[in-house]
Amino acid sequence: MPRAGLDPAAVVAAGAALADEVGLANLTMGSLAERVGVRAPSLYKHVGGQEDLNRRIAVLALNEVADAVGGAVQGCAGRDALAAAARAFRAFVLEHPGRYAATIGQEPSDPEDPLAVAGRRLLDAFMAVLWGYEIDPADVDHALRMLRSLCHGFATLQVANGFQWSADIDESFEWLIAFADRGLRAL
Amino acid sequence: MPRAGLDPAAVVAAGAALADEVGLANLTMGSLAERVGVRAPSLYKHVGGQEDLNRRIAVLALNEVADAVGGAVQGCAGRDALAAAARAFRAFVLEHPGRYAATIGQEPSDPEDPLAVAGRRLLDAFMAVLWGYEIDPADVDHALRMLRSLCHGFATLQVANGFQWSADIDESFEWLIAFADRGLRAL
DNA sequence: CAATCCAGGCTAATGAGATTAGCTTTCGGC
DNA sequence: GCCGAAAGCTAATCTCATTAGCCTGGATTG
Repeated sequence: MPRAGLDPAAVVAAGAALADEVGLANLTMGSLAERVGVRAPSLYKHVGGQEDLNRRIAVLALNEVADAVGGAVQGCAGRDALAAAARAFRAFVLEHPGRYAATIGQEPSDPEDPLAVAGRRLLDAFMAVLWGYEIDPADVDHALRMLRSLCHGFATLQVANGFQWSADIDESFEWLIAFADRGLRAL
Repeated sequence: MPRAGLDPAAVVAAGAALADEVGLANLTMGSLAERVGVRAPSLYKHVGGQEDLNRRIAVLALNEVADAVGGAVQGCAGRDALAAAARAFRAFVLEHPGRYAATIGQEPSDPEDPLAVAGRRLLDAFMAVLWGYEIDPADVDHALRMLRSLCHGFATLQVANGFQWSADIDESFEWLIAFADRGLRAL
């Protein structure tokens, strides 16, 4: 029996990719095992189980989305930065719905939990957007939560097909960016 | 064997209550059956299965949250209506996290699907908030999506413990209401 | 170079949960 | 009081996750 050459990172990456394809709810140990070319029990040599796998996918996704948002913000400021960050975030969620879904409902145990670290990285990326606005330090946390709620809410609703009716969704998103920009500049 | 006197509505209501208590992911046919005093297979006389149960819980939740938001808005306008609607929405999600979670990822098949009808009721309730503002008809759909994204995003992030750090969450929510109000008045 | 060890695979078995099949019993309407 | 449908039940099946325990290839070491 030839070795498959797996390691935890490879299993998690394959799991994330599969979740994006078939939906997180349809990611089973069996299908993932088949994907990576082993039998299901072998996966347990690399990850602790489904819950652990889910958690690791969440960490991967948070780091990736933090990279995407952080990278998009580079070299921009103000409204440009806001627009770049928001678009990068939404694009990530639309392209990787499965792995992003894995982040929902995960609670970090302690502040050193990789999940907490990754979450902080994403917040830092959004924080960089706020630097481009003149915001009272007392408002920064609230503004950050507002931005995160807007982006998360919009993207997850869209992925879930929560926007039924007519108006163009991309247009709504651009409108929403403009709305947030005006509000932040007015602070 | 005495009849339990069940019907679909009773099963769905019990399922929603149990989901709120133990989390949607831990709602099993077995635990629900025990809760209502029958064996698991008997539930299939009332609902089509787990997927159908989930869907019906989602419809119930959407109708309830629409009632809550719609009721809260009664007799208010402008900022008061916005605040009442947003608070009612968040309060519902925090009190009924399980049944609200059931709404996520449900796609209505056709416009007559009860799910679509319930979704429209919720939108109508939010729409009532917008009437209190002077909004260009071309912006209404976008504003509606913005409001829904904000409320949904904030509430789901809070339920999932997605807000880690210091600042007070209730305070952030009030800040967010004020932010949205200023933005809507400026349109 | 050979003995050893262990990481990484495997098969088999267990156990939870959803679902189906088919039987039985209650209950409303005649 | 009789009948049929509705509402329960038990038993059986299927899919998955997970555990136990075996096996081996290839690096490590003497």
